[in-house]
Amino acid sequence: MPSESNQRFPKQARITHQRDFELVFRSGTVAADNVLVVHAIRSESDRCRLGISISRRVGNAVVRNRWKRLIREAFRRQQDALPAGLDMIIRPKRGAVPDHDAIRRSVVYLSKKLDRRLPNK
RNA sequence: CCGGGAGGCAGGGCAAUCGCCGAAGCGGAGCCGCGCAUGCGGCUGGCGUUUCGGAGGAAAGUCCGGGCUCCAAAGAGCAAGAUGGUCGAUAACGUCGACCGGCCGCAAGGCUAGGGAAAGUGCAACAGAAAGCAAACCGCCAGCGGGAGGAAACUCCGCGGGUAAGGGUGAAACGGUGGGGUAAGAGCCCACCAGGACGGGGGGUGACUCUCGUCGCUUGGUAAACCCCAUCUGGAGCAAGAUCCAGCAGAAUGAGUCCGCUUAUGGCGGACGCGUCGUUGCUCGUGACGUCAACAUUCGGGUAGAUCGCUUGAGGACGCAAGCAAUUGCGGUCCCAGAUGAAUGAUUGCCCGCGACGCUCCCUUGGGAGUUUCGCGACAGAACCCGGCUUAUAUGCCUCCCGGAGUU
RNA sequence: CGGGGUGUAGCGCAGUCUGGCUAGCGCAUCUGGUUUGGGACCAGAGGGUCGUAGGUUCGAAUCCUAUCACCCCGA
Repeated sequence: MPSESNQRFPKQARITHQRDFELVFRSGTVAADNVLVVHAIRSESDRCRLGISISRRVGNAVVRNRWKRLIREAFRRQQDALPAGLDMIIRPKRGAVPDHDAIRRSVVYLSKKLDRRLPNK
């Protein structure tokens, strides 16, 4: 099992501080399709980090939890397919419905698009 | 069988793969301490692995009540607010239980902020004569004037009176019916009925209720209008609060005046003045702290962050006992989420429940049984913890009761 | 966690404190007039479960209770 892909999601892979969120929102690049909106900057390490931001307008707590879990799963299961070294904040597009397959496709597509746009270190 | 009423329970299941949070264990890694050393002990937002646990009946709304923590103190008064039949339950409540009164319903049952209006103040549009020290618009009544008409009876007009029985208005008009009485009338008097006050007796812990007597006493509504009465409430909240503290900025002390003591360019104490702070509506009482700056000396406070608070509790299920019940007592037994950009999940398959179209079989209309496919499976996510209340909720199930129809 | 506010015609608001007079005002809509036509202007009309449900009262947009939705603050 040396080549088994990494699907774990420890705390290092998350954005956990208010100031990091502010940094990404203020100085990050944005990409969006009709499902998700992604803000991103170059990370300080090679590891990708994920933050999820869901407004109260999206729905009640159950709906918001559903969004969070689907986005997290999409990130976790496809970590190796994503470009390295991005700090991303993902939030749902206004009016979108939470759909598993659509979110999976959207995460990969938008992160690659941002990787091309952001300058290399 | 039909219709209705009351209450309760459940809130999809299993498996596979990949994950998340917590606890405990093991392995290895790093660091620290001891030791000459093999090694031993301790620590860690770290790595791997194993086991165990991981959302709700409402976790929701945040409408009440507590625990807990802090506010120098929670002292007094005022203000403000809340509650409002009685008795009980409880840590407490605006909650719950039982009962009383009122209203609704054929009934089972349901609803009920339900203290005080003969303490005071206020309010009642329109209509109506009049809307609360009662009052005379029409009507009714006798009297006076003799003004008008008439043969007269009498009628009309005027005057000051009597009258709440009749009229119409209104949500509401100062008890109801009958009789007597009277000029006409009126609880003015009488009988019965309704209510009230007072007194006595029976029942009940009590709200209240039953009953007897006396008084003709009949005094309207509104307090979810002000108000009065009784009871209750200090405030803020786990982002409370405690501990360790980067950075940055800074703070404290020495030194207001007077007096006293003294180990004497200093130190200590007291008084006065001034200023600041403080219980979070106001006042009072009782307090705490400081005494310009420059300069010197010394360091505290505490932000980011981290840790604790943080889950064993008015706890759960069970049994026995007390009580109509809410609930309580005793016994052994169980440990059952603790996250913090925030875990408790994602995907797939099978099963389960419900619905629809179709097919097959049974059969008297109509239903029942089986089955393929498709669709649906609610409301909703712990954030310090409890007790309630309220609201949302697919579907399924259970118990008791009432009315009607029917069978034996 | 705590505090505050709003809900009335298609839109924006008043009326709520102190219950009754007609639920009013502006814009918009419709009809008519004016104009060659349009705009503007003039005249008139329609349009309201006063967020919802109970209650108090003779009577409720207004008072009380509960509830729903939305918005804004503070720590």
